[in-house]
Amino acid sequence: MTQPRQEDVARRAGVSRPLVSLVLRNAPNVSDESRRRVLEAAKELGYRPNAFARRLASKRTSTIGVLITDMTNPYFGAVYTSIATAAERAGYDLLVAPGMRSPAKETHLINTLLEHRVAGLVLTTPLMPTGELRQVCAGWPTVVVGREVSIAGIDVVTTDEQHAALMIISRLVELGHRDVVHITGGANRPARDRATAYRRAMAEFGLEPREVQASFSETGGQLAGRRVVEMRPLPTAVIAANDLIAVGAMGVFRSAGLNVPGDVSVVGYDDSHVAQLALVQLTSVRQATDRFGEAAVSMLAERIEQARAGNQIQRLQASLIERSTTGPAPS
Amino acid sequence: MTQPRQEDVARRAGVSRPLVSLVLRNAPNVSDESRRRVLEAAKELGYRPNAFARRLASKRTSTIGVLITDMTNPYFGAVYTSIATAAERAGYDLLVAPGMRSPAKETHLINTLLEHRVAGLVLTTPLMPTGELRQVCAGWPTVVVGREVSIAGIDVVTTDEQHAALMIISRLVELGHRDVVHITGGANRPARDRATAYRRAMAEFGLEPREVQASFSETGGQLAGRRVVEMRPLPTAVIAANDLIAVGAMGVFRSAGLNVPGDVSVVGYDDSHVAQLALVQLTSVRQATDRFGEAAVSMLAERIEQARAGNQIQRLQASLIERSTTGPAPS
DNA sequence: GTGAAAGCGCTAACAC
DNA sequence: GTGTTAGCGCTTTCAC
Repeated sequence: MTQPRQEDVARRAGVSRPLVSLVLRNAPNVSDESRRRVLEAAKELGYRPNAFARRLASKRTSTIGVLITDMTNPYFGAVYTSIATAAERAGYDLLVAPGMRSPAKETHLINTLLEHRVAGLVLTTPLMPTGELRQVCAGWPTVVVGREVSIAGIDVVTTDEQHAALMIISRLVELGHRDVVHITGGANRPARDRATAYRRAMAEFGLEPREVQASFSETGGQLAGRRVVEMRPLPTAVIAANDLIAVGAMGVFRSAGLNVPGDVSVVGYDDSHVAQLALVQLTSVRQATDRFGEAAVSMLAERIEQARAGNQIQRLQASLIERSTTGPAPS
Repeated sequence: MTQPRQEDVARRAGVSRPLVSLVLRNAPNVSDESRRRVLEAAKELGYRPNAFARRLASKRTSTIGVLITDMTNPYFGAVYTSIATAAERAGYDLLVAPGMRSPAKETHLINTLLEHRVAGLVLTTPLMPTGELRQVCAGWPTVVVGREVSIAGIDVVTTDEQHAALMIISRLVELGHRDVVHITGGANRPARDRATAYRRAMAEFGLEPREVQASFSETGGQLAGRRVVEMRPLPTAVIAANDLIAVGAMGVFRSAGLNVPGDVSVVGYDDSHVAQLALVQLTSVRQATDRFGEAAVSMLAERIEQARAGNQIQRLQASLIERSTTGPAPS
């Protein structure tokens, strides 16, 4: 099937080719009669503009390239939705490259976005090494979401982990807790940032930090939970690096005869679907994902439209959603 | 920042413009010396081909447009991953349009894909009306995933709901159940198909169907669960239209003093993350999402490359993942 | 093996 | 208001 072109529309409407272009772009100086005839002809022929020809001819590009690491993960889905909303409001189109949990392919995906001459990049790429990131985006307006990086020319929007840790711990202290253990999420950057924030916040309150390692999964949480159960003294509260870990640990606590939150309070992170289950009712940290997009797009727009240099970092405050896994410390 | 063009590369390498094109596309008849110099020059300049110019000039298009209704939903994430894998293996590029839970925008997204002159479409669009679907895809190779439609020129790959229902019910019958209630997922097409399949399968076993309506959410499951608890006689097994509904209903059963699976068995649908939680351990139906992509891409390729007409429908068999919410019927 | 010439379908100055 | 004239950056014959 071969698509009709502007020329075909022009012939059918009995006008010149560029006039068709004008009408289709809603240009001001066209007679109503011509406009009507062109639109009618276009409709009859099922004309659809060729996006490539259009982009090639009009040098202007108002498209932002977005890389989402793992669309299977609802957290990234939420981040994407936020970006898409903000971009639309700001008048940008989106070209989306969905990663497939494969960091190796992300460099290739970014290159593909760049070959499509996007005006700038918004990247969620928690795992890509900093050096590679710097290299592949060099010279292009770029915003990284959900990860701390300090690269000249790259902006960041992420969660204020320090604020989040202080928020959690001050609330736990308010509830009488003083022995709060952190189950970490391993060696990746976001997990390490959360652990650091935890340590600082504990110090702020004059409390002694204790950590247990886990991987970002329910099984990881179970393994870590067993280690926590064996700790002496038993902590009165546990902060997990994400909800899945929290759920895994909670299961172990309960089978060990511990009551949540009676004997031990549990705080998750992400406020995921799982946390919200009636069965789970997990107190959890909700990142301001719904504001990530706006922050990212506005910073990117500054770079694109005003050629701002340097690098900014916006740390957005998360909130604590209290459900039924946190309560007063046992006396 | 203005990107270097082939002409710049040619000048730097001391060759003609088209030669650069040949080298960059790995054409056979180029001397090693020229090739080396071109590649070197391209690298030094940081040359990146212009995807639009390339697509415009080479009429060939090996790009498939994919519409994913809701990337926030892990089910669609899995379907997407499957499509992406199959497309790569078949040598197709992907252009992805991520819907935002807004059926209204999907028509626009499909048009955008078509404006990019994709060779064909793979659509996951459970909610778009059939008439609109027919109209917007008219004349283009199209495969719809996860939904039964019968439109000339549109292929379908979906789950064999009849087989799934028979599989569940025969297993329940084997466990001694005869009174099996279905909690439906409302009026959308996939939910209705599941309900129909349930009714037929019950009839096949000479059993009396009973249905309760719910929406696709945990709350919906809770509401429906309350209705089930009031049923007399109390059913011994419940099949939910998805996992969330199942979890919601189960919570209600337990607070009503019913034991799962002692008093009532529960079967979910989707084998989602929630079903797999140690806390939940829900018996659930797993659709063959990992094979959806291959089926879709190969049917699409037949249409694109061999201009096959008519419309095929592939119904893939799901499997039953038995966990701890199903057991023998109470005696 | 390499270069010259034409054109993909559209937009954008400019003249009419 | 409308048509004319040039490209956008690349691929693709076809001679050399």
